[in-house]
Amino acid sequence: MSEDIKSLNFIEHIIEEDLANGLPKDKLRFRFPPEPNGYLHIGHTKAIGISFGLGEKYGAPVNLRFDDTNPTKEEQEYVDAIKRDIAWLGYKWENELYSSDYFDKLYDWAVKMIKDGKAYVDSQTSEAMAEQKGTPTQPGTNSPYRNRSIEENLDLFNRMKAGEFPEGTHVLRAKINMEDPNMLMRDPIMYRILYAHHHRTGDKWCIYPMYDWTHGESDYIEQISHSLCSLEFKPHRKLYNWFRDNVYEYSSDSLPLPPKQREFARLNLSYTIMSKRKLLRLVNEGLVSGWDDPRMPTISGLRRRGYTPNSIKNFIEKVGVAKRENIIDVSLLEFCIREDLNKTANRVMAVLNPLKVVITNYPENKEELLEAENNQEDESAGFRKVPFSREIYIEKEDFKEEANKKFFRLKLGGEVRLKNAYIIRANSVVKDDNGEITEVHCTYDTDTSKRVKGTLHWVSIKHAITAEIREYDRLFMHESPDGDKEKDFMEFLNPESLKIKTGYLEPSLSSANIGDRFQFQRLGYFVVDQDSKENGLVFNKTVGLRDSWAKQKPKPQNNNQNKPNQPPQKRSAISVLQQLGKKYTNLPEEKQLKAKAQILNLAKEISYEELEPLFGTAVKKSGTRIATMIVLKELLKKGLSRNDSIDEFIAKAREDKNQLLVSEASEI
RNA sequence: UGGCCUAUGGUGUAACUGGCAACACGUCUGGUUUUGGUCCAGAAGAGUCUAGGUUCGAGCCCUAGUAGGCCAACCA
Repeated sequence: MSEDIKSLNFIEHIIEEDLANGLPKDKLRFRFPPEPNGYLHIGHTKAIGISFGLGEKYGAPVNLRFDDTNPTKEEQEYVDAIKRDIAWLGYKWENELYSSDYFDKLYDWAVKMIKDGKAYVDSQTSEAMAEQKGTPTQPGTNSPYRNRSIEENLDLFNRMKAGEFPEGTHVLRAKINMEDPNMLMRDPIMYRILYAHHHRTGDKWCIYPMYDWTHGESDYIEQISHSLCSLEFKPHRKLYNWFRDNVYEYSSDSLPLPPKQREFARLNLSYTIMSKRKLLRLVNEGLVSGWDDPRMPTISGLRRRGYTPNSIKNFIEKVGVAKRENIIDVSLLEFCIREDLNKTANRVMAVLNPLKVVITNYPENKEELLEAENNQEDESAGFRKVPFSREIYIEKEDFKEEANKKFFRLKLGGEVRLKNAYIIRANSVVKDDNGEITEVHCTYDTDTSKRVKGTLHWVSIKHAITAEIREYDRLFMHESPDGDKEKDFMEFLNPESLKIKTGYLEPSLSSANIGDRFQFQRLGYFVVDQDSKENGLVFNKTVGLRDSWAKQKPKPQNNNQNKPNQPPQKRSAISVLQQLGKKYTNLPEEKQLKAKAQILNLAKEISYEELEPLFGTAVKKSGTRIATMIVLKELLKKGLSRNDSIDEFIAKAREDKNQLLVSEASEI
């Protein structure tokens, strides 16, 4: 067994600690509690991965519980979609549960709390209650109904349930503390009247419990050991515990385990949004084709885009779990899907931007079937045949009449290899009236053993099949579209997030089925979309291949974020000095001597003007100060005259705690 | 004019109190290659927000400050 000491995240540390403190392992139990009011997105995947991942790690059950306490927003469609997505990711839940299953139990507990004087019916307007609630900086004030008699509260609550009052007339509130600095503790509402049809309980209820009351007690009923949620619920923890501890008094015999809530930072992805409300707006306003539009960050969108469950799970694994706000770069997600597809997707040839090539020395009616390897990363993938003929398509970008030698594709007079086929040489071009190249005339050579720099993909025109190709770009042009408080996220929509074109594909693709994934060689990964018809394939581009050629091309452009990365050779002496100083005090003696020698050497190239700013180095950074001191000594030796700054620097160094620094300074 | 949370390379996450702060993505070099992909080798980039304190020794503990986030829905 390998003893790989994989570092734990903070939640795993908590669990390990609980286990060490006597919590039996078989009491571990987790849950994923979505509200069925929208589709799951990549952000939820983190929560799913954490709870289900913990379940797998500890062999503990994980419930799927729908927090369905607001019938005005929740629908069966969402329940179905959520189940489909979690199952697709490959997770298995122990029980499919609903908070609405607990409405009776919750009601009984609420009655008990009224009887114990811990809850009361308030009959004010929501405005009045909001006013009494205070603000984060000001305490609230008590409701005039706060001290109703238990009998009256019981009677009113009962009649609320019986449907005797219109919506908004009464609520049940917990009696806690209107002056608590945590606003959630200021007599939170437990029940409100709602005449709405519930997707599960139908019209049985007209009072519905609120989140805080329901959620924690659902955890308790299910005997969840660790209730994990995102950071914004941190302030709710105090209330979670208050409800839990009160109810525990009623039921500790049958429900011995009080759950505990812990919070982690949610996932944010650059160039997209994670709010269900905002995603719903994109759907409703028709800016995307639906929740499963391949541009959407929803699980169903990613699935349709061609992402694999594996890639998404790996992504979540790499992203980690902590408590600070974060924005993960989409490039990490793209890395994960490339990594997965590179191993599994068969290679094929497709031309998306065709340029006709005529091979003039290839007989008019000749056709050949050439052998092509399906996937060099997977030996079991086998081979297939691709047809070759006199007229083929290559990509427009793969030909230039003239180009420098960094361009190792096809140019006039130059040779290039056709993938799986021959080597061709471009001899001439045919242009239309606008000067656009319409054909390239080449000759081919059957000696394929030659070394040529470039290899192009191609497709025989006569044999090609066409397909609709949908290429996607990021949906938003802003790194954090909903991070701008001034502007609406819709303003950042990328008008070019979808491009549709016709592709010419090798004929083997005619048998492709919906959901099949391929690598179009040199282009990227593509998946057959569900919109495909009997003889009309539709492909979605999942992600492009890494393209180091594309990176070279844009010359004057951006290269913004990346700091001016100095070429390693040209580093200035002063910066090398700083680097050496940085580590100086940490080095073992031997290496320290070596570093000192280097510093002495560098001193020859450093001017006083460069050095002086380093006098201001923080006290703490003694290494840099030592290095500075050493150079200073050299400069003084060479005749630099002393001034006030120098004297001050030396004096301060002599008083330092660091003996090394003191001794260097004393030598002056 | 409150409470709670957070602060480590460009990004994300590590680091049992102690050997030159690790890993991944990204970036850059070079090599291999019938994909400018993959793969292989290597490099740059962090004094752990700041200032103090405790300690022989602090990224980790303490204090103060700074910055960011969250909290006033009969939403979850």
